[in-house]
Amino acid sequence: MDAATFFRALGDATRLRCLALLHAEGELCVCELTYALDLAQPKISRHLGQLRQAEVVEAHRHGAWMHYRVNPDLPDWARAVVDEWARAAVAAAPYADDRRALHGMPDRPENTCCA
Amino acid sequence: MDAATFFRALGDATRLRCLALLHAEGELCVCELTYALDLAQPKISRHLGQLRQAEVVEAHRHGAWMHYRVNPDLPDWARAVVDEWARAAVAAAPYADDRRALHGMPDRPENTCCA
DNA sequence: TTGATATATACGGTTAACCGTATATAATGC
DNA sequence: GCATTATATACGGTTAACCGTATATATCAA
Repeated sequence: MDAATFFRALGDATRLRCLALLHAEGELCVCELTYALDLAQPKISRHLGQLRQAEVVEAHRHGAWMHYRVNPDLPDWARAVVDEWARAAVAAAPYADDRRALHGMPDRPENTCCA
Repeated sequence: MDAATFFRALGDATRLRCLALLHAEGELCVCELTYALDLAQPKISRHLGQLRQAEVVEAHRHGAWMHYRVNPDLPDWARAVVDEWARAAVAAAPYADDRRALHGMPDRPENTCCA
């Protein structure tokens, strides 16, 4: 785990919004993140790809959906970094609003297919 | 304190080496960092400037020397991030070697003028 | 197979980040 | 004043990061 790569992956507002949502919700698919953040799907997908390449998150396919979650195998220090930041960010904008938007999403995949 | 800006500032190997040294030593001037990291002075100076602009470190002048240190007014979460990372990095390359190089530096400014 | 949905990638363009080298600024000491 | 040391910045160039739009891939359902 290269620290510079790890921190660089966290150095973007969109990626932090994704990460905050994944940290709070456990596991989400791309369409949920796209809906909650109200951003173009390719943008979300690209940023998730970067987080994944830096091994900040991991993904697995679940039918048509790709499920992302915070990498459970992060080294302790990196997990601590994410936790510390997330704890401070959880109540702040735009993260709280993103969670609110997610919870207001109609026909969430989890509700109609799986999990 | 914008988290993306903060993390982006940490997303570079040279800046992490500077930060690790400052974290371990408390306060250093540019020439000490330049010597310890064995890099060109303008490169160090530029990276310190970026860390400073992101408010990860702060600086004050001490005669001809600029002394840098980790910003003591970092928000708690950011301080925790730096501490957690530094604790894991302290024994690893290249940080341990940088400290060793610093301690082997002849005529360190602190020894000849101040502090 | 066809159509619909979910996701990833390719394309083209703009901006920002890095580098080395050279030079400017600032303080010190004579 | 001038010379020396310490630090910052300017210049020019290369690479990497971001964006929006369009399209490709993958899965499911019929």
